[in-house]
Amino acid sequence: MRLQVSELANLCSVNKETIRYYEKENLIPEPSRNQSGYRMYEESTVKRVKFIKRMQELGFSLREVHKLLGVVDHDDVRCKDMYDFVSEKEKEIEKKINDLERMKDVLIDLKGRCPSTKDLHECPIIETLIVD
Amino acid sequence: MRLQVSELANLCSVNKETIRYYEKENLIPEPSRNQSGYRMYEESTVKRVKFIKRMQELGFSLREVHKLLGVVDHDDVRCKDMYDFVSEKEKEIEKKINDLERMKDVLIDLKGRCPSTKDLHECPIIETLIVD
DNA sequence: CTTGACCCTGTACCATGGTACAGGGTTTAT
DNA sequence: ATAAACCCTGTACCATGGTACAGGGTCAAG
Repeated sequence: MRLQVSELANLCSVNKETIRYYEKENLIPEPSRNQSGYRMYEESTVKRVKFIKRMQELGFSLREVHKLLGVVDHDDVRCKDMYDFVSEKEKEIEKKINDLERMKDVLIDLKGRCPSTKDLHECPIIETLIVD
Repeated sequence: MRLQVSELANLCSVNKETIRYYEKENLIPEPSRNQSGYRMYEESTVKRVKFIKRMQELGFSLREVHKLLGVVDHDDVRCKDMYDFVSEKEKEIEKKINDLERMKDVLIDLKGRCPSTKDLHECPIIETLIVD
């Protein structure tokens, strides 16, 4: 069972222009077309689009996601220097997890101080993330 | 000891236009001026700008950082609904940390498969993040 | 007393990641 | 056989978060 562009877009919670945009940017493969020239997608594209969206939310740019998808697509060009690329990203993620943990603790602290304006204002937000 | 705009920018690794931009967007308070009308910043602004940059890298928009800074600025308007705002953000961060952990594991797996093209191509990237 | 390195305001421009038509064809339901 | 609901391509436009002048003032060093 193949999907038309609107069906795909709905399943991925993006709109159809975004699907076309991803195609133009080579983030998803060119789909086959039916007799009328309509794009017909494989079901696997749903997961691929969701993956792209989530990676973006995690802080990867579309260019970076494209690079990483080189592995999925068995593309030797994009797989070149993959080790270095991945090592770099891994380090960034590590640091990010660390800071997000700290930020989470601040937010929990902050919540505990609400709604008392007085307590709230004493919450050390900046200091938790930035040290001298 | 007060800082001129370029000094502040250098200490924060941003450029001076960004500082002016943040001022326009009310992310940093209007600095005092010297006799020539030059902006003179308190040293505490360094940490504030660094905080803004890092929060952005962690996935917060400047509007969200602005809201959060309401606590630091003792601003009752921005502190309204702070509990709900923070609860929402906390949930997002939680999910993000989770997915980043998973992504980190994928990247480590991926690294271990390099440079063998054959092994590399078998790495399940999308599946680790997106389930049916 | 001028050259270089600062600063000012204002406005234009840029990249990223979309979003929204316009102008036209197809397909299904009535 | 015609309206509604799809699809197509192409191009314009949008928000966010800056970045880069232009045109002009200030100040310290030689």
